[in-house]
Amino acid sequence: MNPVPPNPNSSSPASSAGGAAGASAGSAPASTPSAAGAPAAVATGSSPTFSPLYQQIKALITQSLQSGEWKPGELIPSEVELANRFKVSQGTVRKAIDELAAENLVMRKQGKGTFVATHHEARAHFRFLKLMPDEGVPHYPESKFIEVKRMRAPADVARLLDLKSGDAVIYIKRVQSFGSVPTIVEEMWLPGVTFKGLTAERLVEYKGPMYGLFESEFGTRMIRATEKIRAVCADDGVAALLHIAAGTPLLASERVSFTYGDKPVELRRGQYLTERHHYHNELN
Amino acid sequence: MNPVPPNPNSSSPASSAGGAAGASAGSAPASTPSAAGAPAAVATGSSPTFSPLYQQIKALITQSLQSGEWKPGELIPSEVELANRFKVSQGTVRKAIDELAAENLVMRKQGKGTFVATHHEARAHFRFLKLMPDEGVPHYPESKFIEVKRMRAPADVARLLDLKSGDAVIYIKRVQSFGSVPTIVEEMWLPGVTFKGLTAERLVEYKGPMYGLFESEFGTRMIRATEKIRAVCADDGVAALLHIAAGTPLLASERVSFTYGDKPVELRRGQYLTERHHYHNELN
DNA sequence: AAGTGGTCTAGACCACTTT
DNA sequence: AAGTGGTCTAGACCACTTC
Repeated sequence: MNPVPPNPNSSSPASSAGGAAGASAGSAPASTPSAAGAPAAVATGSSPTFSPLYQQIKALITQSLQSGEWKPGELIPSEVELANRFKVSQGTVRKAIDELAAENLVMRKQGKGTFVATHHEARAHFRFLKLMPDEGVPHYPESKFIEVKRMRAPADVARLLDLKSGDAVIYIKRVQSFGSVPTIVEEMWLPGVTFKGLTAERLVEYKGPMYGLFESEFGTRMIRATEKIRAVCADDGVAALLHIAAGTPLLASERVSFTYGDKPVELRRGQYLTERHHYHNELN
Repeated sequence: MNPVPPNPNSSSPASSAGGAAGASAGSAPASTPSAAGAPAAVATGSSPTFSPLYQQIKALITQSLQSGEWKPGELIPSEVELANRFKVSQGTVRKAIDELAAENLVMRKQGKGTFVATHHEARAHFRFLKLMPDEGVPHYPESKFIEVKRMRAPADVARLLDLKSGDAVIYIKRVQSFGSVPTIVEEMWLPGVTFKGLTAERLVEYKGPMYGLFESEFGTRMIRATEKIRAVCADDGVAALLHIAAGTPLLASERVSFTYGDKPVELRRGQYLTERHHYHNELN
């Protein structure tokens, strides 16, 4: 039969190009491909670009994550249920979810289910914070906000955030301290459209990582980021904020964070005092 | 690992603790677990620590890689052949190899087979070199060796390389340049035992990344590394080598590289001039 | 006991490469 | 045509969590 009319939500991946078909000697001999070619099609425009079934399922699940059908921290439907919904085998759903778990979009817990990833979690706190104390266990720093304002995006900021020069952005400047030792000076630029309503008050009263606030209050989850790091000398302004001498070497980082669909939603420029801390990285 | 008598070369994982057993109505009803309790035991000491079959297979394959049974760049046996050898299904071998591929120990090529990963490859050249030009395409730098000598490991070096203070190490100092612009000053310490016979001549005459030489000439492949990064000021010595003013901010990296079995085999301390380059990182 | 993810098997077919 | 990895299915059982 291969029925499953292409209803929105739980749409039908339809017949794929690859494998599948009938098992050894099971029941119905599997209704041959039939007409209605183009399975979902997408992407590059020209060549139809078929993709494996599990990739299509992965895309469908990602859409549900992005649309907020399942919210951060919540349980998503079980593999069996998703398999029924999409009319594919559990193994195919499993492979799709495996990749989503590898990308930290969801988290599997044996016996419980699969959960939408969230920044409200000890595990997630250090995913984007790579500054570690030389000795002792990592702690999350305290924030002190220096400035929060609306402004128009300068050319360089606009380019990195995929905006037009002059578009509205929110500008935030803060100092972060580890145990009363000021260590980080950070400036951030956020698209005004995405973070409408973000005020200094909201920021100050919020406890924990900023990404948690973005996720809960603005429905925007950071999925991945790219970072460029260099060494610089502290200028007078930064030196004053960190209580150090001007000219002290600092580690400067420029980070662009992305949500679903590789959409950039944050530019962050930080300067780190690396006298009692270091940037930790794993090369694999 | 459970049963698997530790005989080198193709052993039989025999019955595992987990799943498996007979299919629907196949042949033999699968010889039940039988006696023979304590399965080899390992690790944490107390609890026997069973591991899934595919993890055992993965360990066996890793042993063959480590022992040099299959050398870097070579083809390893096909999934079907490994499945026969280990008396497991192809799917189980596949899952084992999937993980090895994710860890960059092997590389899969559809239609051709699975190859042992090697540093002699364009792809691999930039896996550990994260310093990118601000503009233009990445290039591999030229090396100029400043010093190569044998010495006894100082306490800090010994600790990081898992050696005893005073053990023999090889010390290398070099400057690397991008298009005649000196950019990197590096010092390296290598265990003397592992790299016996490494001379300045070998280093100078060798073209390409040093890891390629370590792999080919000393049978030691770098598998992963950890890095600590901070900002420092150039001292007189480094400033002279890089043709910059003393006090120029530099990015300082301390990297420890590991081979199979998480054995540390290289300590590298580098200082990078980040005026036309930056350290690039992806956060996932 | 029921539900969920985790492991394992056996078999089919596809896409790609080589002979 | 044969061989290899890549995809897909269907069904079994295990480990863990919850009721």
